[in-house]
Amino acid sequence: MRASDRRSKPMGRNAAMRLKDLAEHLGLSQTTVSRALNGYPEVNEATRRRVAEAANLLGYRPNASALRLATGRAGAIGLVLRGADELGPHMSEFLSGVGSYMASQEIDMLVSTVASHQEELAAYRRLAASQKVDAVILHSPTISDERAELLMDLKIPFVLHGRTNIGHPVAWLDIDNTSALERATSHLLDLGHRRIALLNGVKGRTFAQHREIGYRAALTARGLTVDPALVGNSVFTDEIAFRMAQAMLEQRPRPTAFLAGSMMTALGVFRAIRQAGLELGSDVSMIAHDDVFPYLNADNMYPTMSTTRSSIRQAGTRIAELIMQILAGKPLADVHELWPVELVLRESSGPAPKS
Amino acid sequence: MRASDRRSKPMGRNAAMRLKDLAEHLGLSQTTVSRALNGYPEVNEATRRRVAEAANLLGYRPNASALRLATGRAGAIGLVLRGADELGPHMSEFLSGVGSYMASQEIDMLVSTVASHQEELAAYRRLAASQKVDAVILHSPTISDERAELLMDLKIPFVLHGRTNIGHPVAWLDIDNTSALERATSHLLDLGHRRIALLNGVKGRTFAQHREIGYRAALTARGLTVDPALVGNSVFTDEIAFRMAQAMLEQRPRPTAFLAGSMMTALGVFRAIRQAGLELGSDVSMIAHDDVFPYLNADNMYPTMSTTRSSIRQAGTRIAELIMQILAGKPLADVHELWPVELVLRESSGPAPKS
DNA sequence: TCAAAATTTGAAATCGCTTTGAATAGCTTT
DNA sequence: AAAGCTATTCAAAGCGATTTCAAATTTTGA
Repeated sequence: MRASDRRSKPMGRNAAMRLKDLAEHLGLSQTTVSRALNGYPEVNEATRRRVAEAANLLGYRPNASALRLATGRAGAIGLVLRGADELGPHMSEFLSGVGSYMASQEIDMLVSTVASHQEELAAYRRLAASQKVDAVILHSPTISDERAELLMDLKIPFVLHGRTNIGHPVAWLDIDNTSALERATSHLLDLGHRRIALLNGVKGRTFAQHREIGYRAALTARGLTVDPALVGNSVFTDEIAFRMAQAMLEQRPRPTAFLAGSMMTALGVFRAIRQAGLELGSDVSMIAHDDVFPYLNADNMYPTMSTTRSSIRQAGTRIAELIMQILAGKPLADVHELWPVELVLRESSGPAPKS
Repeated sequence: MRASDRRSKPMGRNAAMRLKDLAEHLGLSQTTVSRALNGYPEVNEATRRRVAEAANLLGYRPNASALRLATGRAGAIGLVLRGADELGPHMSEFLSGVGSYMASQEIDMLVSTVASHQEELAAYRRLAASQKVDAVILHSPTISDERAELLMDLKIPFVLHGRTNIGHPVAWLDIDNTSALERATSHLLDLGHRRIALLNGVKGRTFAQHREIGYRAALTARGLTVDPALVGNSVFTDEIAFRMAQAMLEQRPRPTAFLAGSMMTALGVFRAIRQAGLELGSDVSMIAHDDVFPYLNADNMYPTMSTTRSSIRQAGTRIAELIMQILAGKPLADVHELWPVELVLRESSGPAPKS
């Protein structure tokens, strides 16, 4: 054992192979080995093959911290999730979409959870100061999102899942919530419904605003006005949806159709309808927004559920791609994607009952 | 601007403050500043205060990569999730449990997603070779889990969420699935049910085996035998559960009770029961396992759902604590926790119908 | 054939932190 | 007053990679 083989931290359990070890093993300098592995042109092809082979055989991989320190790139993107409303079932789908692309790029996902808005801001400051990530993904923005402003200040690149209105250009990907709700509402109007309830997301979120705009647009296009008693804003849980739907169904004349903000919401509304002794699809109609969960299929509900559908997993994958483009230097102003939303009609939306 | 202030990477967007900058600002050496911030005893109290104040004011945080390189600790734990069956709604709950503790310890969660078993093994090898994490959490193990063996070989500490049987001591936290199913089954038997169906998890997973053991134990204790046609194994989605339950309900005599492996499974079974024109709670009973989701409450279903309940989020938090204990040197053999499972009886489980 | 150019390699500096070993200053103690 | 402690501080050597700059070797061209 040569002196250079000795480690300064002898207790270290993981004696992973270092560049130095590999270089000595090959009788080459670290410089050459590093270059060979990183595809620099100035290294002999034969040498490169020899190095690649040895590295592969010995299972060498550069120490992530050293690499990051040397290159200044963190090789990771951050996701800060507010426990309360963001860590629902959508999130695991979204994560898996992001992850599937990031894995192919050898980029890590650094996930932190926070309990409040203040904690979330603090989390971003920490990420920035300790330089743990190259970029972050921001979710369910508010109309003028403070987090987005902060990230601009901190100079952390980010892609927004949704839209916001701040003074700078921002990269974003969003689904066309306005058009989705306008079409869904119009369809219900075509079926003769006149009292249509909207179970929307939390007030202040851009997507909720966009949905309401679409809803209003469809109604006013027919000369109808919005009844505030038929519009609810909240997080998407079955329980809250149940309560809101229950209260709305007690009104006279009662609503004959519901627009549910998520599949969880739909389950709650469904329960309220049944509990009121009504039948979904005939007495009351419903169109729900579906983020497409593999374990909860609108097509397999009973009755089958009409939906406005958009795969949140695909959005995740695409956002991951966009992040990489931004890190590669693409101007923020060029990164805007508005995805159309499918309207899938099934049994839960039928003609309005004769009153 | 002094020479030492110049950066070698002038394009770097994030000009975060370095230890050196802070030291110069204070007129101290890096050594002293580092010690002051890390709570070493050999630094004057007045100096420490001065340093702490300046660091706080200027928002200094050590560069994560440099710190990790210098200390050899990654400051992160890994979670490798197989997209297919692991990234369901339980996972976001579990994550949020782990995250809430890890945040308090300033430890990051490194999440990767993989598509197959082989990819998962490769992911662990990568994590080990590049030393990105100090430990990992392993999920839904099989009876003799290859991943656990690999992690032992790679010398990556880990805590198992579940149990497995390999040649080494392993740290684990699990819920008492056997006892949970034994009690649930016994309760149904007490209510007069004799044909009780079990919708279990994928064959090969330890938890599924444990559940089956509990189920069998309860039946044999009454001198009953297990009808294989009433036992199904699969991932927990509403659709598969629907199909299995539907098939089972076509048998004569039909099952009068179901044990559902998850809330998603319960939704599928529920649909099958209703579609068969039967009533949950009178014609057919059901007890489902509930991981406790904030957005899907058994107490708010209609009828309310009897469950075997155990908070997967709490399990996550506790596993995070256990990981820290292991990293602090606690012997693996001392880290075993078997959590009891609550049996919560509600409306979905009633007396067996007179045949 | 020999200088110039191109190719290929390596030594050493660097990234930003922790930590070892040495140095300084201020008090005790004899 | 000299010697011995303590309490503080600092310079410099790592950690394991990349990258600059220089050196060695081979190839080319006149």
